[in-house]
Amino acid sequence: MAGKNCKTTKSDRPTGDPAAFLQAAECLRALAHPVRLRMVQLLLDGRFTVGELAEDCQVPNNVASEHLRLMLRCGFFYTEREGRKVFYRVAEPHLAQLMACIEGRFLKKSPT
Amino acid sequence: MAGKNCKTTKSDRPTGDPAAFLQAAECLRALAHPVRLRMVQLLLDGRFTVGELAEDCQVPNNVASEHLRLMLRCGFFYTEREGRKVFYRVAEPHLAQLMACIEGRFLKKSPT
DNA sequence: TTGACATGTCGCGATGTCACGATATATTGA
DNA sequence: TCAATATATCGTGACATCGCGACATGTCAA
Repeated sequence: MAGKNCKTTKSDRPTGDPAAFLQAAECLRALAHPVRLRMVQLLLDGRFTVGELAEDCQVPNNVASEHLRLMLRCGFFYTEREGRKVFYRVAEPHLAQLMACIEGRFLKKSPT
Repeated sequence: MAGKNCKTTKSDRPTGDPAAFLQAAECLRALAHPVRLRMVQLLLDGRFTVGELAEDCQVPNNVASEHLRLMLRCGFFYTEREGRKVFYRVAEPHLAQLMACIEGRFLKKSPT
């Protein structure tokens, strides 16, 4: 009804575009899985095939393929076919920075 | 170029502690929701009550409370009760850096 | 062509997430 | 005490995710 007595004018708050938050949340969901995090970490270091990633993550090949497909659709990676093999590579440049944040918080290297 | 045997010692690859990846994935899942992302963004800017956050995010109070509880359990926030109200505040210092990464990629501010 | 290999896709069942309404708890003031 | 406010929790149903086996597609070599 009458004027809202909001203590804060809302314009001093940070950005609030709902669509952008939705998109950001979708990409975070694509990252929010231990196998997918590991795949991102590996791929930031080079290129790997489905089979190599599957072996490192200790999951069947089709499971690895499904995880990779999910991230492909978010634009994280692109693929290069070479013969029977398909190499995955990082396409989203911001992935490195984001992964660095995550590694800094959770995956600190042990100083042997 | 070669030098890349598929059966390398694996020690040249990045860190690979499975438990750490699991924990990181759990925290990312806690972030991977548009309402929760918005709440984090607001709380990085100050302290807010459940009702204030619920109004800004346009969700019922109990829904807001459930989202906050989820993030509380990840250690993202702590609470301060003042009378009937409960203020939420950021407890995890790495949240700011992580949110900055996400904002840099998805929530670019429009130039004023 | 056939067969082996690498990857991709489908359907299913188990589990998890989500928002909602109803209800419970906690605090303040009359 | 009772009522109002602010927050928290519970039960439920709709929907998504996950891992799996089975199968399909694509590639190469004999």
